[in-house]
Amino acid sequence: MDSATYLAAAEQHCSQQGCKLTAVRRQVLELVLRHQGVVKAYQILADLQKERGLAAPPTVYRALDFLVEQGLLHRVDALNGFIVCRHFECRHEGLILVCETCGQVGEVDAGSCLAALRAASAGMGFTVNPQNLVITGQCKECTA
Amino acid sequence: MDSATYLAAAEQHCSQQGCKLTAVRRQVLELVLRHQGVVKAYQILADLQKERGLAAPPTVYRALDFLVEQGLLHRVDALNGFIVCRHFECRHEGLILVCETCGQVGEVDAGSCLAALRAASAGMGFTVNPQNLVITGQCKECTA
DNA sequence: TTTGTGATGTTATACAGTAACATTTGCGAC
DNA sequence: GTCGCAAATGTTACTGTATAACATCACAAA
Repeated sequence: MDSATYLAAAEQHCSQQGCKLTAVRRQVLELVLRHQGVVKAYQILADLQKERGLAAPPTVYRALDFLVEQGLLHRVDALNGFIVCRHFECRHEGLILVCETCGQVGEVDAGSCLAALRAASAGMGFTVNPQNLVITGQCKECTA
Repeated sequence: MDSATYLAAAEQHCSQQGCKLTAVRRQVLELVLRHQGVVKAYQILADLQKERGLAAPPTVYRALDFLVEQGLLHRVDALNGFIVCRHFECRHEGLILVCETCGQVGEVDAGSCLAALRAASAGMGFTVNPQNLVITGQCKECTA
């Protein structure tokens, strides 16, 4: 799926949720798309300033928060960064793997494992936040 | 295990690893122990300043980094905080659950599930960082 | 005693995130 | 149209988190 298609799908997704992918939000999403892997808020801020001259942190954070809420982005706590979610429609059960060293992103289907984890956690009265199932470690290149 | 016992065990653990639980490091560990659940670096900094008058961020961060390296603490990325690891000897396979709202900490034995996750990730050439298996979500009280 | 190494102190600064309030924009009611 | 509301965005200033870079200290081996 190329960026244009993705953005169109994202726009449709938002309106289905009863909210709008406004110009700023769309632009921020585009900027995140342009990078591979993890991007930082202040990187996006710098990019945004190049494109539209002025922009302050709240502008970027508001857009990022919105996009995360809509499931279009994931936050990667370990890196204070954000990555694009390429299948926001399907409430995916795949785990996202992020390399702490290079920021490269992979994804592994771990539905059954996750179900077990959720069950175990639920037994302790604990609800796992499905948005936060981003696991960090080292990718092949960075391990070597 | 009370704090004194824990600290003694921690000291022994460090010397077995060929490094030292110095005064500052020990004091920081004590301060973390005194809180339940997650503590922030700047909270520890404030505590430390109360006890010894002067201390700057690097002092605290260096001690915390050391303690995390030694497996005595876990970092909780989602909260920019730290929690005590009470069984640093056994390379535990338990998942640590942290409530994003109140900082309460639980633990669930998820060895089999984790093994599956590691196997799946390894298939993609990705090494999961065992120190980072801290999952965030909502605890029973905060869900209600 | 010298010298090297690891730990700590110190200053300054970079990076991350948010509070609070002003302003604009889109849109339905009238 | 224009009034008034609500949502989004702009703006300023600040708080919180973390680290770079360099100085100093303490201790042990040569």
